[in-house]
Amino acid sequence: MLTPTQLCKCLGDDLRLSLVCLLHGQGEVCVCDLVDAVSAPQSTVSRHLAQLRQCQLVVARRQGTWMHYRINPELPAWAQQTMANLVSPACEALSLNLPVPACCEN
Amino acid sequence: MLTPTQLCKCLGDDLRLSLVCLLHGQGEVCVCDLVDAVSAPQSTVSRHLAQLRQCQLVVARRQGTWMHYRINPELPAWAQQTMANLVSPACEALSLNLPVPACCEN
DNA sequence: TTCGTATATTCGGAAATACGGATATTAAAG
DNA sequence: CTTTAATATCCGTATTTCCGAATATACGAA
Repeated sequence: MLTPTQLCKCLGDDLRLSLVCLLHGQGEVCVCDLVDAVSAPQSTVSRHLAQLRQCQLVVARRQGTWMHYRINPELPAWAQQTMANLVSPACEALSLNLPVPACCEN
Repeated sequence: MLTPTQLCKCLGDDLRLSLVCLLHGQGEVCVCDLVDAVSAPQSTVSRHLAQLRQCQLVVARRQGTWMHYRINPELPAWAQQTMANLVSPACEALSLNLPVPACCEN
């Protein structure tokens, strides 16, 4: 089960926090769009997504070769509130420009 | 200035999160009481407190040889809310028993 | 000044984490 | 079956973080 320490550890990295912000802003995003949005190597993004998934912060849905990620809607309330609190200051601090242009509209 | 990533990094450690919870529960606590409460070596506690201080999460007040720490009351709202959200699940997850018995009543 | 208490800092090593190119896997299309 | 596109995993390396004993500092008392 997710602990507060684990949540903070997950969010305590610029790239992972960026991914969470992007997913929080748009319901569901596929990996290629996330790779574009954060302009980091694909393997790096995928590795961080795996970490977020392992902590249950995000869930994935496969559609053909695409994987669509979204924030896990079944997180405990304290975790959801924590993430909601952080998103807007984080978007500013990380200078993320939402929304991400979607490559795959399926 | 404090960024969301830095805040999360600070809170993403069992010992630091414990210290923050203890300080959040009682206005002001001296180092020796914190050392007792978390039962960790003094140098370790002091090092983590220095880190929290460097991120401005806590402030210190010297009284003779004692140092009294408290949560920085001037934190941005998003940071205060984040910490407030996490305190109660963190106390449970870390099994902290508040309040801490105070050794120095000055 | 000297001593004792409370706290901070230093230091070397251990452990955890991050990185990204290369490779593997999965699935759709031909 | 082969190819291609999207994504995941592997692996060696680099960086960061953590630890606690030892040492240093700050302060009050004698």
